[in-house]
Amino acid sequence: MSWTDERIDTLRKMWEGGSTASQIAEELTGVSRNAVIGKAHRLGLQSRPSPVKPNEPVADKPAAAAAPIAPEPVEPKAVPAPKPVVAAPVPKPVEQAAAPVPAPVDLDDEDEDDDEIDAPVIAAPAAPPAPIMRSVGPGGFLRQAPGEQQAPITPAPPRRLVPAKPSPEMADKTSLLDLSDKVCKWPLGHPGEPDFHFCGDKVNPGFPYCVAHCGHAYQAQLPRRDRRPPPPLPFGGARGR
DNA sequence: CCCTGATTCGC
DNA sequence: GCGAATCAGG
Repeated sequence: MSWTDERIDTLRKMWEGGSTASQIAEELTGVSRNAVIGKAHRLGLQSRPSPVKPNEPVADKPAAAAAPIAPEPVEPKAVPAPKPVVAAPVPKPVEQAAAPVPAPVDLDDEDEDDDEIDAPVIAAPAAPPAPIMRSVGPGGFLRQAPGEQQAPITPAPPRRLVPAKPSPEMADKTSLLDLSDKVCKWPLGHPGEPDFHFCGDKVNPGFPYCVAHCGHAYQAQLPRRDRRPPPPLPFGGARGR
C-alpha cells in the first residue's frame, strides 16, 4: 500500500486525535505500526507524549529553594555546607557525532555574513512559580505547607449540582453523565467531537440499547459466504468541521 | 512479556 | 520516502 492523500489524512486525524500508532495501523490496513510512526514523523507530526522521553535538562534553575524537601529537624549530624548547585552541565557521554548544543550566543564565525536575519526571538520562558516548601510525611505523602491550608471542599452546596452543558446544542442531548440503565447507550458521533452524545431513548428492556439500536448491535450470524466484507470506514470522513 | 513512541539505516 | 529493526520507558 502507498500513502495516498486519503490515507495520510486518516493518519493525521487519528494521530492528532490521540490514537496510538497501532490503532492507526490497524485502521489503515496494509501498513505496520512502524510504518505509521515513521510516516507521522516524516509528516512532522512529531509531538505527542511518548513513553520514552528522555527528560531534557532544563538549563539551570539552581538557587531558588534548592531544598524543597525539609528533612526532620532532628539529627543535626555533620551538615556539610550544602553543595552549591553548580550548573555542572554533565554532558552525558553521547555516542555518535556529538551535536553540540548551541552555546548561549552565536559565535561570530569567520566568514559568516552576519546578515542580521531577524531571528524569531524566542521569548524567555516565564519563570515557573516558586516551588512550595513541603515536608514529607512518613508514608511519603506531602505535608501541606503553611499558608496552603484551605477549606477541603465546599461545605454543603446550596443547590443540587447539575452537570454543565457546554452549549445549548447539547442541552437536549444525552451525555455520558446522563447514561443510566434506562436509556439507550448507543453512541452518536465520535468521542472528542463537540456533538458527541448518546441515543438516550428508552432501552429495550434487558439490553443497553433501544429497540432500534439493538437491531444494529445484535445481528444473526450469516453463513460466511453470504457475508459482505464491511467497507473500510473512513475515519472521520464526510463529517464537516 | 505486553504495550508505547523514537530512531536508525538499508533500501 | 519508506518501513523493519532496534531501542527504551511504562
